[in-house]
Amino acid sequence: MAFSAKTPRILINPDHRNLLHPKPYSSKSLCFSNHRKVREISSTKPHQQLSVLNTASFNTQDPNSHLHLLCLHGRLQKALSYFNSMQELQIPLDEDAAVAMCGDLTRARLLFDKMTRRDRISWNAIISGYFENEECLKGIRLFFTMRERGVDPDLMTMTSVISACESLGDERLGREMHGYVIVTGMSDDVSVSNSLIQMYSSLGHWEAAEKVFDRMEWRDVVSWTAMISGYENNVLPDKAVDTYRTMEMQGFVPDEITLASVLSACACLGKLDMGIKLHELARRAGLISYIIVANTLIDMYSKCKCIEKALEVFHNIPDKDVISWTAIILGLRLNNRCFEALIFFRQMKLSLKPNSVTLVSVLSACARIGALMCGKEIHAYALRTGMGLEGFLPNALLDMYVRCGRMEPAWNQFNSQKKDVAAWNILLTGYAQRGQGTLAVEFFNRMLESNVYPDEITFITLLCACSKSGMVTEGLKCFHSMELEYGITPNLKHYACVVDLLGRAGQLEEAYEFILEMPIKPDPAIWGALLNACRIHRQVDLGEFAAQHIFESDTRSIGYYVLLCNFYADNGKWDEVAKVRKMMKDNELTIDPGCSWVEVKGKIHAFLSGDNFHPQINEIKAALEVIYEKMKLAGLDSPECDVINEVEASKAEIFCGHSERLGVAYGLINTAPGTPIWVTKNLYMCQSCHSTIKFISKIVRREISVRDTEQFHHFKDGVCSCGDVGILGKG
DNA sequence: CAATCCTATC
Repeated sequence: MAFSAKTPRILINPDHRNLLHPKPYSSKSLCFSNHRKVREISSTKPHQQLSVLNTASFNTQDPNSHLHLLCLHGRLQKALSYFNSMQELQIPLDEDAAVAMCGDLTRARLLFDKMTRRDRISWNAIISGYFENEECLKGIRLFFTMRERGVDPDLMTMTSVISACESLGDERLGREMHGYVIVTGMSDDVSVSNSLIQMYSSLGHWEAAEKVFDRMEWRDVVSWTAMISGYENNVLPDKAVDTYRTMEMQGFVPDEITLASVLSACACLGKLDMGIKLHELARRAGLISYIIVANTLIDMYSKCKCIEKALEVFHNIPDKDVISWTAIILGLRLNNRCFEALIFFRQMKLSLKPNSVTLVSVLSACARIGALMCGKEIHAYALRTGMGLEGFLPNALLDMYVRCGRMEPAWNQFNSQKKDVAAWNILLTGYAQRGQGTLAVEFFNRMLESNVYPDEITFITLLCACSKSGMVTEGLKCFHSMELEYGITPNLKHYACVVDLLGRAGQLEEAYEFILEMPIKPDPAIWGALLNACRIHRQVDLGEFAAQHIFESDTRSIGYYVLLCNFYADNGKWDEVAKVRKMMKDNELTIDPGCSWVEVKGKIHAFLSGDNFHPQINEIKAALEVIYEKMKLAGLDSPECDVINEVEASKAEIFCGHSERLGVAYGLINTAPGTPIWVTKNLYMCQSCHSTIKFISKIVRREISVRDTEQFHHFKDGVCSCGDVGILGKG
């Protein structure tokens, strides 16, 4: 071992402090750092260790590490007698050995109680033993007993006690301990201050943490890291990044935990350039082999929309853990690759057990593509493993049922779980998705009657529901009441909803004036909503004006190009369409192809638009051509649509290429007559598909449901539940 | 180190 057992002195060379004290991270990280120690100790080959253990009479050279080894190998009986010999010889127990002994807390306590001479180290050992085993309260009690017995705590005691206050969430005790270390002069110690920073910031008092940090005479990497992660956990990513920069400037070299924290902050802020630099640094310093670093890199790249880089990092991890898998699943979902997310989940299950966070992430992917069977399977799995009520899982299940259009199971789920704001919000989106504005408002009132206080998201959803139902007056009333009655200051998203509300209803002047009167600077999304309104109502000048504002500040988001393309196309300006397409090409942006999913016999089948690779593609196309002929006979022609994906192809080919049609046709071929068909699409359904599917529902007498990004379309007997309102103005 | 519900566009 790197150090011998001795009572820590108050004044120590700062470079050695971290060796003598546990790192002041949360209890989880404490375990982590101990694992590292264990790994160091067991780095000698196992058979060598065993032979050492077997021949050992008494290792006077390094009794503590020998004791540690015995504990590691589960030779408890031997360890105990060894420990007794150490006691007799008055050899103090060091930190590592103590930690090892504490693997069996009950026995350690028995030993402790039997001990004839208890020095400070034995007290520290048993107290930190309790902390390590998440019995903080017992540890704290013993700490007070220790003081009653007249044994003064040392630096080691105090760092662990302060960390325990953090785990207990006991701020009052934490402040008391802070006072105590100031009085005893221990607060000058780096590790003690570090644990204070950690304690305060994890309890949400980042200002108090900052005060401790600012007053430190000298700091180490751990201090900086504690402060950076403190900012990060208190949702102050800007401060985290700034602090990291200062740290770097002062010549400190980040460790794996520093990197993980600052990468998280980059992910939060979408700082891709900085993230790439940190990635490079991690590679050079060899820190990338820490899974914690690799995992945050996956998250950072996904959130910065560089999913390919995220996948690359993921595939290079030799021993992927639950978090690696969860992060990549979430990344795929975030980047609109939900189908792959489900495939990754299936792969993951072959080697690892998912936890509730993983399930939440997968459910969110299921919800997005309407993968009901997969979602149900996860529901069953959650119930089986007893995770059903953990964390966000209940709401994720609720969301999955709502977004898959299954309101009955959704209500069952809602009635059997904790009804927080998010749960109500999720059901509210159900109404918004169906364009049922009146019902949404009614539901909102029910929510108020149940004494659930609305939040920002409630109002976004409500405004959106009003907008989709053309309820301008109601929507505006709702917007004004949110601040006046509920004290929620509208943010950019709310303003965007109002622009959309006015714009869709054709009140373009009002929408524009509304933007001018906004108290905050409008972002591209606000202008985007206006541009969309101008597209619907063919207002070329105002639309171009809005577009100018958009591209002044955002040239990387694909959506705005698509919107502008469709805007010009709808107004017949084809040369402008070509210009926008060139801009996209120059910026190396590609659009997502249309994609639809259909579940047949519990298996999900995905179709890209113009898909020619499906094994049954010829059958599917033949079926569609028959339908096309029948439509022509009935005097219906499919109108032009989908400008952006338009290919040089015959009309019949275009007709057959749309992914939702492929999905519907596949469902028709492979299910028994009369079975309802459920299709999910990643984009909006075009008018042509809408009328085609109406026609199909009539001639084959089937219920067909298509959920696009905007809403549900339930087709029956040639009529759609959206009353054709949902696709108005779509070309 | 990873997490549900949120406008417009893909």
